[in-house]
Amino acid sequence: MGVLERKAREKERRRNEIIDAAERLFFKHGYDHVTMDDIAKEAELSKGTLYLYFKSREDLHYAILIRGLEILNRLIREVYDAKKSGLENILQMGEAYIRFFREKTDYFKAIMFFDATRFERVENESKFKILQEDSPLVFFMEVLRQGQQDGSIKQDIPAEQLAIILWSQVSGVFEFIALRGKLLDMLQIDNIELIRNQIKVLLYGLENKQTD
Amino acid sequence: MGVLERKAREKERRRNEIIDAAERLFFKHGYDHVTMDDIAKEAELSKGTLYLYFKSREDLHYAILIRGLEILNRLIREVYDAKKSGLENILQMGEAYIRFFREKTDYFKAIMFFDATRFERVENESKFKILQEDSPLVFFMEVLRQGQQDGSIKQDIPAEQLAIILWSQVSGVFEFIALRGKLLDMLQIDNIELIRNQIKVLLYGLENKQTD
DNA sequence: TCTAAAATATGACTATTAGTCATAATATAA
DNA sequence: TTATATTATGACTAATAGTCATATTTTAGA
Repeated sequence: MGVLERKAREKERRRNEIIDAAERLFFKHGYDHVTMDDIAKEAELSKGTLYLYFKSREDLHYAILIRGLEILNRLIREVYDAKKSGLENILQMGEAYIRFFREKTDYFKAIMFFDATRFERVENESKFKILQEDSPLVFFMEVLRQGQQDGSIKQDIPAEQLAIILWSQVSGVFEFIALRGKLLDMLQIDNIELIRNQIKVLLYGLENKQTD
Repeated sequence: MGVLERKAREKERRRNEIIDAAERLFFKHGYDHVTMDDIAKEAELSKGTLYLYFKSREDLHYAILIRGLEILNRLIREVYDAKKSGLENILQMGEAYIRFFREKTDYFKAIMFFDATRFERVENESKFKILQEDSPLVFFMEVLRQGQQDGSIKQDIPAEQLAIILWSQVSGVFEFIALRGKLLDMLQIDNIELIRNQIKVLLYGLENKQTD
Protein backbone atom coordinates (compact mmCIF):
# COMPACT_ATOMS: atom_id res chain seq x y z
CA MET A 1 0.00 0.00 0.00
CA GLY A 2 2.44 2.66 -1.21
CA VAL A 3 -0.32 5.04 -2.14
CA LEU A 4 -0.72 6.57 1.30
CA GLU A 5 2.99 7.07 1.58
CA ARG A 6 3.18 8.70 -1.81
CA LYS A 7 0.31 10.99 -0.88
CA ALA A 8 1.99 11.96 2.37
CA ARG A 9 5.15 12.69 0.42
CA GLU A 10 3.27 14.79 -2.08
CA LYS A 11 1.55 16.68 0.68
CA GLU A 12 4.87 17.43 2.30
CA ARG A 13 6.30 18.51 -1.03
CA ARG A 14 3.44 20.86 -1.73
CA ARG A 15 3.79 22.28 1.76
CA ASN A 16 7.43 22.96 1.08
CA GLU A 17 6.66 24.53 -2.27
CA ILE A 18 4.38 26.97 -0.50
CA ILE A 19 7.06 27.80 2.05
CA ASP A 20 9.53 28.28 -0.82
CA ALA A 21 7.20 30.72 -2.52
CA ALA A 22 6.46 32.62 0.68
CA GLU A 23 10.15 32.78 1.50
CA ARG A 24 11.06 34.20 -1.90
CA LEU A 25 8.51 36.98 -1.52
CA PHE A 26 9.04 37.70 2.18
CA PHE A 27 12.82 37.82 1.79
CA LYS A 28 12.55 40.03 -1.25
CA HIS A 29 9.84 42.49 -0.23
CA GLY A 30 9.60 42.25 3.55
CA TYR A 31 6.90 40.68 5.69
CA ASP A 32 4.57 43.65 5.60
CA HIS A 33 4.47 44.00 1.86
CA VAL A 34 3.40 40.52 0.84
CA THR A 35 -0.23 39.37 0.84
CA MET A 36 -1.58 35.85 0.92
CA ASP A 37 -2.80 36.41 -2.62
CA ASP A 38 0.73 37.27 -3.69
CA ILE A 39 2.00 34.05 -2.16
CA ALA A 40 -0.77 32.02 -3.79
CA LYS A 41 0.13 33.48 -7.14
CA GLU A 42 3.84 32.84 -6.63
CA ALA A 43 3.08 29.24 -5.66
CA GLU A 44 0.69 28.88 -8.61
CA LEU A 45 -2.15 27.91 -6.31
CA SER A 46 -5.31 29.56 -5.09
CA LYS A 47 -5.44 31.30 -1.77
CA GLY A 48 -7.85 28.76 -0.34
CA THR A 49 -5.28 26.06 -0.92
CA LEU A 50 -2.71 27.84 1.23
CA TYR A 51 -5.10 27.48 4.11
CA LEU A 52 -5.24 23.72 3.62
CA TYR A 53 -1.54 23.62 4.49
CA PHE A 54 -1.19 26.49 6.97
CA LYS A 55 -3.78 27.64 9.40
CA SER A 56 -2.76 31.30 9.15
CA ARG A 57 -0.29 33.73 7.69
CA GLU A 58 1.54 33.64 10.99
CA ASP A 59 1.78 29.88 10.78
CA LEU A 60 3.47 30.23 7.40
CA HIS A 61 5.89 32.75 8.81
CA TYR A 62 6.58 30.33 11.65
CA ALA A 63 7.46 27.59 9.15
CA ILE A 64 10.18 29.82 7.76
CA LEU A 65 11.47 30.49 11.25
CA ILE A 66 11.70 26.72 11.85
CA ARG A 67 13.76 26.30 8.70
CA GLY A 68 16.16 28.97 9.92
CA LEU A 69 16.40 27.39 13.34
CA GLU A 70 17.24 24.02 11.81
CA ILE A 71 20.02 25.53 9.74
CA LEU A 72 21.43 27.30 12.78
CA ASN A 73 21.17 24.17 14.87
CA ARG A 74 23.11 22.16 12.29
CA LEU A 75 25.82 24.82 11.93
CA ILE A 76 26.30 25.03 15.67
CA ARG A 77 26.45 21.29 16.26
CA GLU A 78 28.79 20.45 13.41
CA VAL A 79 31.63 22.57 14.77
CA TYR A 80 31.61 20.74 18.09
CA ASP A 81 34.86 18.91 18.80
CA ALA A 82 34.96 16.65 21.87
CA LYS A 83 38.73 16.87 21.99
CA LYS A 84 38.68 20.60 22.66
CA SER A 85 37.92 22.46 25.87
CA GLY A 86 34.49 23.85 26.61
CA LEU A 87 35.66 27.40 26.09
CA GLU A 88 37.19 26.55 22.73
CA ASN A 89 33.98 24.87 21.67
CA ILE A 90 31.94 27.87 22.75
CA LEU A 91 34.14 30.12 20.66
CA GLN A 92 33.66 27.80 17.68
CA MET A 93 29.91 27.95 18.20
CA GLY A 94 30.12 31.70 18.36
CA GLU A 95 31.87 31.69 14.99
CA ALA A 96 29.14 29.45 13.62
CA TYR A 97 26.47 31.85 14.86
CA ILE A 98 28.33 34.73 13.25
CA ARG A 99 28.42 32.80 9.98
CA PHE A 100 24.69 32.15 10.25
CA PHE A 101 24.04 35.83 10.82
CA ARG A 102 26.18 36.87 7.88
CA GLU A 103 25.29 34.21 5.35
CA LYS A 104 21.66 33.51 6.29
CA THR A 105 20.66 37.01 7.27
CA ASP A 106 17.14 36.55 5.98
CA TYR A 107 16.62 33.60 8.28
CA PHE A 108 18.15 35.49 11.18
CA LYS A 109 15.67 38.28 10.56
CA ALA A 110 12.81 35.82 10.21
CA ILE A 111 13.55 34.48 13.69
CA MET A 112 14.10 37.87 15.24
CA PHE A 113 11.12 39.51 13.58
CA PHE A 114 8.75 36.69 14.42
CA ASP A 115 9.79 36.61 18.05
CA ALA A 116 9.38 40.31 18.47
CA THR A 117 6.05 40.70 16.73
CA ARG A 118 4.42 37.74 18.41
CA PHE A 119 5.39 38.43 21.95
CA GLU A 120 2.10 40.12 22.72
CA ARG A 121 0.15 37.14 21.47
CA VAL A 122 -1.39 34.55 23.70
CA GLU A 123 0.51 31.38 24.35
CA ASN A 124 0.68 28.80 21.66
CA GLU A 125 2.50 25.55 22.22
CA SER A 126 4.89 26.13 19.33
CA LYS A 127 6.24 29.24 20.97
CA PHE A 128 8.14 27.08 23.43
CA LYS A 129 9.35 24.42 21.06
CA ILE A 130 11.76 26.99 19.72
CA LEU A 131 13.80 26.72 22.86
CA GLN A 132 13.40 23.11 23.77
CA GLU A 133 14.82 19.66 23.32
CA ASP A 134 17.32 19.78 20.51
CA SER A 135 17.44 23.56 20.24
CA PRO A 136 20.67 25.53 19.78
CA LEU A 137 20.24 27.04 23.23
CA VAL A 138 20.01 23.69 24.98
CA PHE A 139 23.12 22.42 23.19
CA PHE A 140 24.84 25.63 24.17
CA MET A 141 24.00 24.97 27.81
CA GLU A 142 25.50 21.50 27.62
CA VAL A 143 28.78 22.73 26.19
CA LEU A 144 29.01 25.47 28.78
CA ARG A 145 28.54 22.87 31.48
CA GLN A 146 31.42 20.87 30.03
CA GLY A 147 33.54 24.01 30.04
CA GLN A 148 32.77 24.61 33.68
CA GLN A 149 33.75 21.03 34.48
CA ASP A 150 37.04 21.15 32.57
CA GLY A 151 37.76 24.50 34.23
CA SER A 152 37.99 26.61 31.09
CA ILE A 153 34.83 28.61 31.86
CA LYS A 154 33.94 30.61 34.97
CA GLN A 155 31.92 28.61 37.46
CA ASP A 156 30.20 31.25 39.51
CA ILE A 157 27.13 31.41 37.26
CA PRO A 158 24.90 28.37 36.51
CA ALA A 159 25.33 27.11 32.94
CA GLU A 160 21.65 27.69 32.09
CA GLN A 161 21.88 31.34 33.01
CA LEU A 162 25.25 31.78 31.36
CA ALA A 163 23.86 30.31 28.15
CA ILE A 164 20.88 32.65 28.17
CA ILE A 165 23.06 35.66 28.95
CA LEU A 166 25.61 34.96 26.22
CA TRP A 167 22.97 34.02 23.69
CA SER A 168 20.92 37.15 24.35
CA GLN A 169 23.96 39.35 24.32
CA VAL A 170 25.20 38.10 20.98
CA SER A 171 21.71 38.25 19.51
CA GLY A 172 21.38 41.77 20.89
CA VAL A 173 24.39 43.00 18.93
CA PHE A 174 23.28 41.17 15.79
CA GLU A 175 19.88 42.75 16.17
CA PHE A 176 21.43 46.17 16.48
CA ILE A 177 23.36 45.58 13.28
CA ALA A 178 20.26 44.32 11.50
CA LEU A 179 18.08 47.20 12.68
CA ARG A 180 20.57 50.03 12.70
CA GLY A 181 23.06 49.16 10.01
CA LYS A 182 22.67 52.63 8.55
CA LEU A 183 23.61 54.23 11.84
CA LEU A 184 26.75 52.12 12.00
CA ASP A 185 27.61 53.28 8.51
CA MET A 186 27.20 56.87 9.61
CA LEU A 187 29.50 56.25 12.56
CA GLN A 188 31.86 54.43 10.19
CA ILE A 189 31.80 51.32 12.31
CA ASP A 190 32.46 48.08 10.47
CA ASN A 191 30.07 45.28 11.40
CA ILE A 192 32.76 42.66 11.60
CA GLU A 193 35.00 44.81 13.74
CA LEU A 194 32.08 45.41 16.08
CA ILE A 195 31.46 41.69 16.41
CA ARG A 196 35.15 40.98 17.07
CA ASN A 197 35.17 43.66 19.74
CA GLN A 198 32.10 42.16 21.33
CA ILE A 199 33.96 38.88 21.67
CA LYS A 200 36.73 40.74 23.48
CA VAL A 201 34.21 42.17 25.92
CA LEU A 202 32.66 38.75 26.43
CA LEU A 203 36.00 37.14 27.15
CA TYR A 204 37.72 39.82 29.17
CA GLY A 205 35.02 42.05 30.57
CA LEU A 206 34.73 45.77 30.74
CA GLU A 207 36.97 46.79 33.59
CA ASN A 208 40.52 47.91 32.91
CA LYS A 209 42.78 45.26 34.42
CA GLN A 210 46.51 45.61 35.01
CA THR A 211 47.12 42.17 33.49
CA ASP A 212 46.83 41.75 29.72
CA MET B 1 -1.60 88.46 21.21
CA GLY B 2 -1.76 85.45 23.54
CA VAL B 3 -4.34 83.68 21.41
CA LEU B 4 -1.87 81.93 19.15
CA GLU B 5 0.08 80.71 22.14
CA ARG B 6 -3.03 79.48 23.88
CA LYS B 7 -4.05 77.66 20.69
CA ALA B 8 -0.65 76.06 20.39
CA ARG B 9 -0.91 74.98 24.02
CA GLU B 10 -4.36 73.53 23.47
CA LYS B 11 -3.20 71.72 20.37
CA GLU B 12 -0.34 70.22 22.32
CA ARG B 13 -2.68 69.27 25.14
CA ARG B 14 -5.09 67.54 22.79
CA ARG B 15 -2.21 65.72 21.18
CA ASN B 16 -1.12 64.49 24.57
CA GLU B 17 -4.64 63.44 25.46
CA ILE B 18 -4.69 61.27 22.37
CA ILE B 19 -1.35 59.73 23.26
CA ASP B 20 -2.67 59.12 26.78
CA ALA B 21 -5.70 57.32 25.42
CA ALA B 22 -3.67 55.24 22.97
CA GLU B 23 -1.21 54.37 25.70
CA ARG B 24 -3.89 53.18 28.07
CA LEU B 25 -5.32 50.86 25.42
CA PHE B 26 -2.03 49.69 23.92
CA PHE B 27 -0.53 48.95 27.32
CA LYS B 28 -3.65 47.15 28.43
CA HIS B 29 -4.54 45.10 25.36
CA GLY B 30 -1.38 44.99 23.23
CA TYR B 31 -0.61 46.79 20.00
CA ASP B 32 -2.36 44.29 17.76
CA HIS B 33 -5.65 44.38 19.55
CA VAL B 34 -6.43 48.06 19.51
CA THR B 35 -7.99 49.83 16.53
CA MET B 36 -7.97 53.50 15.67
CA ASP B 37 -11.70 53.52 16.38
CA ASP B 38 -11.02 52.17 19.86
CA ILE B 39 -8.53 54.94 20.48
CA ALA B 40 -10.92 57.59 19.14
CA LYS B 41 -13.61 56.35 21.48
CA GLU B 42 -11.24 56.27 24.47
CA ALA B 43 -10.14 59.83 23.66
CA GLU B 44 -13.77 60.90 23.18
CA LEU B 45 -13.00 62.10 19.67
CA SER B 46 -13.81 60.92 16.17
CA LYS B 47 -11.34 58.89 14.18
CA GLY B 48 -10.84 61.65 11.66
CA THR B 49 -9.60 63.91 14.43
CA LEU B 50 -6.83 61.49 15.34
CA TYR B 51 -5.47 61.95 11.85
CA LEU B 52 -5.30 65.71 12.36
CA TYR B 53 -2.73 65.07 15.08
CA PHE B 54 -0.96 61.95 13.82
CA LYS B 55 -0.34 61.03 10.25
CA SER B 56 -0.72 57.30 10.88
CA ARG B 57 -1.21 54.63 13.50
CA GLU B 58 2.53 54.06 13.38
CA ASP B 59 3.14 57.72 14.07
CA LEU B 60 1.03 57.43 17.20
CA HIS B 61 2.97 54.39 18.32
CA TYR B 62 6.14 56.35 17.69
CA ALA B 63 4.93 59.14 19.97
CA ILE B 64 4.69 56.62 22.80
CA LEU B 65 8.19 55.39 22.07
CA ILE B 66 9.45 58.97 22.31
CA ARG B 67 7.85 59.35 25.72
CA GLY B 68 9.61 56.21 26.88
CA LEU B 69 12.91 57.37 25.50
CA GLU B 70 12.58 60.69 27.31
CA ILE B 71 11.92 58.94 30.60
CA LEU B 72 14.90 56.67 30.09
CA ASN B 73 17.10 59.58 29.12
CA ARG B 74 16.17 61.45 32.27
CA LEU B 75 16.74 58.43 34.51
CA ILE B 76 20.13 57.79 33.00
CA ARG B 77 21.35 61.37 33.19
CA GLU B 78 20.20 62.07 36.71
CA VAL B 79 22.40 59.38 38.24
CA TYR B 80 25.55 60.86 36.71
CA ASP B 81 28.05 62.04 39.30
CA ALA B 82 31.09 63.94 38.04
CA LYS B 83 33.01 63.07 41.21
CA LYS B 84 32.93 59.36 40.44
CA SER B 85 34.99 57.36 37.95
CA GLY B 86 33.71 56.51 34.49
CA LEU B 87 33.23 52.87 35.43
CA GLU B 88 31.26 53.78 38.54
CA ASN B 89 29.05 56.08 36.50
CA ILE B 90 28.47 53.38 33.91
CA LEU B 91 27.39 51.00 36.65
CA GLN B 92 25.00 53.64 37.97
CA MET B 93 23.58 54.08 34.49
CA GLY B 94 23.17 50.34 34.21
CA GLU B 95 21.17 50.38 37.44
CA ALA B 96 19.01 53.16 36.02
CA TYR B 97 18.35 51.15 32.87
CA ILE B 98 17.40 48.17 35.01
CA ARG B 99 15.01 50.35 36.94
CA PHE B 100 13.50 51.60 33.69
CA PHE B 101 13.04 48.05 32.47
CA ARG B 102 11.41 46.97 35.71
CA GLU B 103 9.26 49.98 36.49
CA LYS B 104 8.41 51.19 33.00
CA THR B 105 8.14 47.82 31.29
CA ASP B 106 5.39 49.02 29.00
CA TYR B 107 7.61 51.76 27.66
CA PHE B 108 10.50 49.36 27.30
CA LYS B 109 8.28 47.11 25.23
CA ALA B 110 6.99 50.03 23.20
CA ILE B 111 10.55 50.88 22.20
CA MET B 112 11.57 47.31 21.54
CA PHE B 113 8.42 46.38 19.67
CA PHE B 114 8.45 49.47 17.51
CA ASP B 115 12.07 49.02 16.56
CA ALA B 116 11.61 45.41 15.62
CA THR B 117 8.44 45.76 13.63
CA ARG B 118 9.54 48.80 11.69
CA PHE B 119 12.96 47.65 10.63
CA GLU B 120 11.71 46.47 7.26
CA ARG B 121 10.20 49.85 6.51
CA VAL B 122 11.80 52.39 4.31
CA GLU B 123 13.80 55.16 5.91
CA ASN B 124 12.00 57.90 7.69
CA GLU B 125 13.91 60.73 9.27
CA SER B 126 12.53 60.04 12.72
CA LYS B 127 14.10 56.60 12.73
CA PHE B 128 17.49 58.16 13.30
CA LYS B 129 16.49 60.76 15.81
CA ILE B 130 16.12 57.96 18.31
CA LEU B 131 19.85 57.57 18.49
CA GLN B 132 21.04 61.12 18.01
CA GLU B 133 21.94 64.29 19.78
CA ASP B 134 20.74 64.02 23.33
CA SER B 135 19.93 60.30 23.22
CA PRO B 136 20.79 57.88 26.03
CA LEU B 137 23.27 56.13 23.75
CA VAL B 138 25.22 59.30 22.99
CA PHE B 139 25.42 60.18 26.68
CA PHE B 140 26.56 56.64 27.34
CA MET B 141 29.37 57.08 24.82
CA GLU B 142 30.54 60.24 26.56
CA VAL B 143 30.72 58.64 29.96
CA LEU B 144 32.58 55.64 28.56
CA ARG B 145 35.09 58.01 27.03
CA GLN B 146 35.60 59.62 30.43
CA GLY B 147 36.14 56.18 31.91
CA GLN B 148 38.76 55.38 29.34
CA GLN B 149 40.52 58.64 30.12
CA ASP B 150 40.52 58.15 33.88
CA GLY B 151 41.71 54.58 33.32
CA SER B 152 38.78 52.78 34.92
CA ILE B 153 37.52 51.29 31.63
CA LYS B 154 39.41 49.19 29.10
CA GLN B 155 40.89 51.24 26.30
CA ASP B 156 41.37 48.73 23.51
CA ILE B 157 37.90 49.33 22.03
CA PRO B 158 36.67 52.75 20.83
CA ALA B 159 34.04 54.26 23.13
CA GLU B 160 31.43 54.40 20.36
CA GLN B 161 31.70 50.69 19.74
CA LEU B 162 31.86 49.85 23.41
CA ALA B 163 28.68 51.83 23.99
CA ILE B 164 26.85 50.04 21.22
CA ILE B 165 28.06 46.65 22.40
CA LEU B 166 27.11 47.15 26.04
CA TRP B 167 23.81 48.77 25.17
CA SER B 168 22.84 45.99 22.77
CA GLN B 169 23.93 43.32 25.18
CA VAL B 170 21.89 44.65 28.05
CA SER B 171 18.90 45.25 25.79
CA GLY B 172 19.31 41.71 24.47
CA VAL B 173 18.91 40.19 27.93
CA PHE B 174 15.99 42.47 28.75
CA GLU B 175 14.37 41.46 25.50
CA PHE B 176 14.82 37.81 26.34
CA ILE B 177 13.14 38.37 29.68
CA ALA B 178 10.30 40.31 28.06
CA LEU B 179 9.76 37.75 25.31
CA ARG B 180 10.53 34.56 27.16
CA GLY B 181 9.61 35.24 30.73
CA LYS B 182 7.58 32.05 30.80
CA LEU B 183 10.58 29.99 29.77
CA LEU B 184 12.62 31.51 32.58
CA ASP B 185 9.84 30.57 35.00
CA MET B 186 9.99 27.01 33.73
CA LEU B 187 13.74 26.93 34.26
CA GLN B 188 13.18 28.55 37.66
CA ILE B 189 15.49 31.41 36.83
CA ASP B 190 14.80 34.64 38.63
CA ASN B 191 14.88 37.73 36.39
CA ILE B 192 16.83 39.82 38.85
CA GLU B 193 19.38 37.10 39.45
CA LEU B 194 19.85 36.80 35.71
CA ILE B 195 20.45 40.52 35.36
CA ARG B 196 22.94 40.53 38.26
CA ASN B 197 24.78 37.64 36.66
CA GLN B 198 24.89 39.47 33.37
CA ILE B 199 26.65 42.36 35.11
CA LYS B 200 29.23 39.88 36.39
CA VAL B 201 29.86 38.67 32.84
CA LEU B 202 30.12 42.22 31.58
CA LEU B 203 32.63 43.17 34.24
CA TYR B 204 34.73 40.07 34.44
CA GLY B 205 34.23 38.20 31.20
CA LEU B 206 33.63 34.59 30.47
CA GLU B 207 36.99 32.94 30.83
CA ASN B 208 37.97 31.32 34.10
CA LYS B 209 40.77 33.41 35.54
CA GLN B 210 43.03 32.46 38.43
CA THR B 211 42.60 35.87 40.04
CA ASP B 212 39.33 36.65 41.83
C1' DT C 1 -22.96 92.49 18.14
C1' DC C 2 -22.61 90.59 13.46
C1' DT C 3 -20.18 88.17 9.84
C1' DA C 4 -16.68 86.17 6.94
C1' DA C 5 -12.68 83.42 7.18
C1' DA C 6 -9.90 80.09 9.52
C1' DA C 7 -9.37 76.29 12.42
C1' DT C 8 -11.05 72.16 14.23
C1' DA C 9 -14.04 68.09 14.30
C1' DT C 10 -17.07 64.56 12.28
C1' DG C 11 -18.34 59.93 10.57
C1' DA C 12 -19.83 57.77 6.33
C1' DC C 13 -17.13 55.96 2.80
C1' DT C 14 -13.18 53.50 0.23
C1' DA C 15 -9.56 50.27 -0.30
C1' DT C 16 -7.02 46.53 1.29
C1' DT C 17 -6.50 42.02 2.81
C1' DA C 18 -6.83 37.80 6.09
C1' DG C 19 -9.55 34.12 6.35
C1' DT C 20 -14.02 31.19 4.96
C1' DC C 21 -16.92 28.16 2.53
C1' DA C 22 -19.95 26.33 -1.02
C1' DT C 23 -18.73 24.34 -5.23
C1' DA C 24 -15.78 21.96 -8.52
C1' DA C 25 -12.17 18.97 -10.11
C1' DT C 26 -9.42 15.01 -9.44
C1' DA C 27 -7.88 10.70 -7.51
C1' DT C 28 -8.95 6.31 -5.24
C1' DA C 29 -11.15 1.98 -4.34
C1' DA C 30 -14.50 -1.40 -4.95
C1' DT D 1 -18.31 2.42 -13.89
C1' DT D 2 -19.53 4.74 -9.96
C1' DA D 3 -19.52 6.29 -5.23
C1' DT D 4 -16.45 8.25 -1.92
C1' DA D 5 -12.58 10.84 -0.36
C1' DT D 6 -9.16 14.14 -1.24
C1' DT D 7 -7.54 18.33 -2.99
C1' DA D 8 -8.28 22.80 -5.15
C1' DT D 9 -10.86 26.99 -6.32
C1' DG D 10 -12.12 31.93 -6.02
C1' DA D 11 -16.08 34.73 -4.89
C1' DC D 12 -17.44 36.34 -0.57
C1' DT D 13 -17.28 38.29 4.39
C1' DA D 14 -15.40 40.86 8.11
C1' DA D 15 -12.25 43.90 9.96
C1' DT D 16 -9.89 48.10 9.90
C1' DA D 17 -6.52 51.94 8.31
C1' DG D 18 -6.95 56.01 6.21
C1' DT D 19 -9.81 59.82 3.42
C1' DC D 20 -12.74 63.60 2.50
C1' DA D 21 -16.89 66.31 1.90
C1' DT D 22 -19.52 68.43 5.28
C1' DA D 23 -20.46 70.54 9.78
C1' DT D 24 -19.26 72.95 13.91
C1' DT D 25 -16.62 76.16 16.55
C1' DT D 26 -13.41 79.92 17.13
C1' DT D 27 -11.25 84.18 15.79
C1' DA D 28 -10.75 88.83 14.14
C1' DG D 29 -12.33 92.83 12.08
C1' DA D 30 -16.13 96.14 11.24
